[in-house]
Amino acid sequence: MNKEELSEKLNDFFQVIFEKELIDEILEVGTYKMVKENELLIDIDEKFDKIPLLLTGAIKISREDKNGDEIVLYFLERGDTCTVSFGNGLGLTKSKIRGVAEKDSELILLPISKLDEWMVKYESWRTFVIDSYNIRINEMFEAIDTLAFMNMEDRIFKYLRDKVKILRDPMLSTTHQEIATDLHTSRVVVSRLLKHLENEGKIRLYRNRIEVLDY
DNA sequence: ACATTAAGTGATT
DNA sequence: AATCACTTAATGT
Repeated sequence: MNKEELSEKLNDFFQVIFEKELIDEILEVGTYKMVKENELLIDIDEKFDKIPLLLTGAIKISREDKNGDEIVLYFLERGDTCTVSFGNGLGLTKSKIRGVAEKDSELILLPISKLDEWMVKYESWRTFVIDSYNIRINEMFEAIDTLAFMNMEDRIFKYLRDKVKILRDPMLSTTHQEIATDLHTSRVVVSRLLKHLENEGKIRLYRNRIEVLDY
């Protein structure tokens, strides 16, 4: 991808936020990266010394315990960044989350050293970082609430609606098993509750596909 | 036609 | 809500 295309993409999603000088700097020091659906971007305990800016696509963020049991926390969308990677000035601590591309995605990787530099230099960058933190922490609260207070059927339905919103398509390509893994439950439970949601007219079930009608 | 994988279901805890 | 045990349906070779 050449500079012009990259510049165009950056402007598409960050123009309103970043001033021209900052965009120029991003173009200068950033590297473009394309990831395919289901590609692992960052795994738990890996070091990530770059700041990712998501241009297009979506990234699924999950946690895992020592037994390998996994649970999805939230999704990153275009224009988002991973605030977890801001955590430490030098990017030396290990990642506590896993990021997998939910669909083909494009991102720009920035050297973490620029974080401090731009914080003093650009008002828009400061705002962007603080906003990102806010958005992320609110997503986290939402994830906690969902886990703590919602029953499995509501969690499944919320999960489906979130996916529709993020992928911008009410026809989801997924299996009951994948949902079970993401929500950390069993496939049998997912199948039952999905059937119930279908009977309520909220979704329609097919093999390897789920159509969300009420979103 | 057969094997494999996804999905549906009753019964039990 | 989880698990078992089994059935049925769809898809690949």
